[in-house]
Amino acid sequence: MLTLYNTLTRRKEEFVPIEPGRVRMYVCGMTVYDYCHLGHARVLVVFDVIVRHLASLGYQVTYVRNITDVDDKIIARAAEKGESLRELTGRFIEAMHEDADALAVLRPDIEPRATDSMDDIVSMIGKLLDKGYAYDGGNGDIYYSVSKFEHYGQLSGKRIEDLRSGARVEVNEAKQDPLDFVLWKSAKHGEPGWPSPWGEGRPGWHIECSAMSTGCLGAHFDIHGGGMDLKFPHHENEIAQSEGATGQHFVNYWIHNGFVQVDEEKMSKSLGNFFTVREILQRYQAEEIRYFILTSHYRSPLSYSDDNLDKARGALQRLYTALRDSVAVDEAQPVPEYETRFRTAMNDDFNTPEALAVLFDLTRAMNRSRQRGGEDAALLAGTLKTLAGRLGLLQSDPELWLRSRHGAGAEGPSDDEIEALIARRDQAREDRDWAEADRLREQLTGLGIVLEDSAGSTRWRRE
RNA sequence: GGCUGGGUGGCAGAGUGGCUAUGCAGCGGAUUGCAAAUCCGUGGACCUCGGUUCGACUCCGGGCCCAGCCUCCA
Repeated sequence: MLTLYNTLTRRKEEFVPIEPGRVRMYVCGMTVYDYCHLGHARVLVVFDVIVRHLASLGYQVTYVRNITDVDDKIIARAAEKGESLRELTGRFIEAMHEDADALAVLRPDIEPRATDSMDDIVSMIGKLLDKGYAYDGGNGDIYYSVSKFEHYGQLSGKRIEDLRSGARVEVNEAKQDPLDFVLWKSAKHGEPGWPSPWGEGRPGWHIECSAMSTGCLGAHFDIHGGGMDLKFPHHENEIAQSEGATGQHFVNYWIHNGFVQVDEEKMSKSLGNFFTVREILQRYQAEEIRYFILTSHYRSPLSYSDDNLDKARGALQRLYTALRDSVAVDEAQPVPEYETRFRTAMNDDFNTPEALAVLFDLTRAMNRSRQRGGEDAALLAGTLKTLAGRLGLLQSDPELWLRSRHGAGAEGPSDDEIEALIARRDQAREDRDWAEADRLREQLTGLGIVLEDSAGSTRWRRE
């Protein structure tokens, strides 16, 4: 039985899909005006793992992750670069796909773009106007009237009175209430615009997601996810819009992932303390990043540091080393004991650290078995590969992985140069010239190569 | 000020009302020409003050501290 933490109720609940055997899930994706940073990577990986786990439980999952390809920042960036909106967003969508692919993130089933969803957006705003939830600000802008929606604040636990006294809201005389938010912004001169009954303009950020999710999954669906920072106001506003427009209950389960932190602070653009995925890929392998993300529970903070990435590397080395030394039975049915423990961990609100612990217990059992010449080492290796696969890990060839360079920007000797030095050392060892053999090994160590002598052969990997 | 979530061993990070997390690092041993890898063994923790309880790191309350949201943000 799958239980998950529902932000809406603030407790773990049993997951019951609306339609038996099917899951409809929507996640707020990126606003594409720059490269993905580690915070974006976390969302991609976390929900990818959730989708994989749901699929492993036998659910037929429809996963929608949107792309916001029009907003003020995008418009400003495009103007700055002298590019069209479509050119700029096209470039960064491609970059995002490259990063996601590198991180072994499976493509969502549907990836709607805001600019391709204008009909849905305009029609939803129209419904909100008809039903009295929205009003024309008199300047061509359409606003949502927060006080008209009686459940406003249910997701974030905020009350309208508290928000008013909080008073960090911009002053805008077109709004009837400072808490009201924009649904449609009229295009100022030179700004890109789309036609609507209220004139040329563009949608507000919140309405995009309401329209795209409802358009792809219907008025009522199972899971809606995104980063913690979207809980308020973005997701709160989505509920107000969608429920206002359709009159139906919007989403059953809300899932929010925690932040990536740097030095105890949220990694963010405004603080300037962010690292892009491609930047980190210069020094680390994508799988090391993915593993690092999964070492922490998705709702906990994840502290970024080279030290922690190094630890991820060490852990993966242990796993891949074990896999390398056993012949994995690829099509093996997982050993029930480990499969059950793994599934139980994942069923408990997607507890990936616990699931990883199962993988390490399994690895120890496998190494032990192999050392004793046990028959079940191959079966355990197959189990490891299968279970790790559900986390999107350990799918590379172990030998190649262990020998690969650490990141695209890494330097060092070529495989051929390494092999040549090892051949010389093997000769010295055969001649029992230990001094020469050790000298060559030290030379290789200096080049970042670790040797592993075994009966009759020498294996190597990059440290 | 209001609203979330959290404070666990050297580091990272799960979890449980009484019983080994796990990984990295440390220590002892096996193995090895020496290493590496691996295995065996081992030290080390639960912010603070009260309460509930036979028993609390785990439940409840106060305090202190940290992060986040209340403005664009994954």
